[in-house]
Amino acid sequence: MHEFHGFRDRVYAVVSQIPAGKVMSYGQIAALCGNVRAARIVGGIAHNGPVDLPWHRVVSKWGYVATGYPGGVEGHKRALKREGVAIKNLQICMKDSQWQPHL
DNA sequence: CCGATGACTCACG
DNA sequence: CCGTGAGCCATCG
Repeated sequence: MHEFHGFRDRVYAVVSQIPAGKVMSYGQIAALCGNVRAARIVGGIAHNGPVDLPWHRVVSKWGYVATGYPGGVEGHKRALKREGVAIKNLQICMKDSQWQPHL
């Protein structure tokens, strides 16, 4: 049951636990999954991800993602703001909204 | 098994 | 956080 089959399953686990109003960066997730340098992998997983997860809560280090997101920056931004993410000057306040799971 | 891909990140300009 | 270039590594076909 809790058998993880690899990096991808871990990413699913982490992303699914991100609460509304909070966000995580790709690099942060990758690090939690055991590979600091696998930020790109998280992105690849998101694209192929057959699982419904709050990928909109996963952002780049600068506090945004637009590349490939359905709706683009505008749609993404609106979705996050609606969930209560701290937005500052059209950008996410990472230091206020970046989240981390309990160990 | 191997080559291509990528929703990243960092460095430099 | 723009443009380009390079590093990085799991996943896909």
